Amino acid sequence: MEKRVFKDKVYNLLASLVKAMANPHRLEIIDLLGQGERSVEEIAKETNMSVANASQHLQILKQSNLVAVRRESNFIHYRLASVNVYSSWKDLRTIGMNNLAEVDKLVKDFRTERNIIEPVTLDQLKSRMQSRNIVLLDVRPKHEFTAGHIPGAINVPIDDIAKHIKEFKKSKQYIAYCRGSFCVFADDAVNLLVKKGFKATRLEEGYPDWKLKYLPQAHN
Amino acid sequence: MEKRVFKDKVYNLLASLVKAMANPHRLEIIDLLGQGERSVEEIAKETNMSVANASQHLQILKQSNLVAVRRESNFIHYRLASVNVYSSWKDLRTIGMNNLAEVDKLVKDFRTERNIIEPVTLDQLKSRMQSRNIVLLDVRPKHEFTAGHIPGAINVPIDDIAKHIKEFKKSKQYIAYCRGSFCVFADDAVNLLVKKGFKATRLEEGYPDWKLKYLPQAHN
DNA sequence: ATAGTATTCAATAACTTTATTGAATAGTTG
DNA sequence: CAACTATTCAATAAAGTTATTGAATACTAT
Repeated sequence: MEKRVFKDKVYNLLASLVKAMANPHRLEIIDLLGQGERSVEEIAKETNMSVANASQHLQILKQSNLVAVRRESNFIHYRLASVNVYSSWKDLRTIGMNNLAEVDKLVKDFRTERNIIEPVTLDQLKSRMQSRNIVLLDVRPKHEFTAGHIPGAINVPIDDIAKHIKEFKKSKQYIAYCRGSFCVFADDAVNLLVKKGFKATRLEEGYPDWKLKYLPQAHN
Repeated sequence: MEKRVFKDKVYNLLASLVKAMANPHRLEIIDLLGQGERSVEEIAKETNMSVANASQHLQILKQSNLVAVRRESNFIHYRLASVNVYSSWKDLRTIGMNNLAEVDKLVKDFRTERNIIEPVTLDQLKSRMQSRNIVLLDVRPKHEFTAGHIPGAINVPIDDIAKHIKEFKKSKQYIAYCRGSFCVFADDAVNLLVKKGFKATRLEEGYPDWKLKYLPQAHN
């Protein structure tokens, strides 16, 4: 095969892969599936899409082998095809935060509205956790916590926080985390706690990022 | 700002970044700029595009802050805006090679035609280089070699190999590398050497990949 | 078999992306 | 300042992507 024909074919194939990711809904789906597998209906609901539309986007992701499927009775469960997919998404997210001033501003403004001043990064978390004073809060739904969480975290789902507010202590420093940088459960949790007079901030990243960094053997 | 509005904006911005990469020509440009900066004309020539078309694609990359520019007299030199850009491209390339059977087959077939049986990976290179018997060949143009190369490599540009064929030794094992996985200089070099009866294969990756892996401090 | 459910498919209209062309711009050199 | 060069811009037609709608599939449970 001639050199130029080869290159054209390779770059076309790889561009088709990148195109499969190049859509806001599909990025949100990838981000969500970083949590674990989900049915089409769940995906549609979480991302505020119609089922038909979500299904169409899932077909596109499937065609490029970015996601894999499993059937269980009527339900079809989608999952990321490999950790590489999440790690690419993480990389693209990082470029976005670093190179696109608009993204940085948008995220900062959104968090400022919610009284989040200095998010803790994953890199800083380990040393912070040495202190007896720190409480790591996983504010995701219970079943996501059960499926996997950062060691040492306690689970208080965002919808239950108000109920449990009496159990929180003013002397502690709370760090909340959830699904990822763009998941707002942690932002809402911090906002509530700070308004009630507790010391709280969020983790910059979410559980899938922790998993990617510290459990790299988990190939799914 | 409302939660859903925030998410829509974030994912839209990030999708616009991914869209900027989602084109075969633009991926080829990113791959090429992994070598170092290039003028529009050079980029157009290397990628077999018209200058106007290359310029248009460069504008798109620039709008998303994937590339940066420097003017020098009449010439405008483009370069990658950060190492993150190359590392994202590397990640996407990896997904492509792993998840898209077509890419894998295309690359394998192309190399088989050129007598390349078992490419050496970057991970394997270090231990191989211990042997006195291995010669690492950088077959890129001289000025690219001068700008940076893998330690221990000798530079024999692909166009000069035939001239220097008498200096090669049948007793040695040659490993050729060039700009990257899809650069064909190394493939052509190996093909020539094997046909002349020498022991040769290529490095799977290229210089930018080596640099990313072993000189991560080089932030440009 | 029948009814029911989750998902996918097909058709369509609105919108976006692309390569090509030729003109316009912004710098340089004589 | 005039001629030149590298690059960018603008307009256009062709091709690709998107959300929506309603129908079709494929499996389950009765």
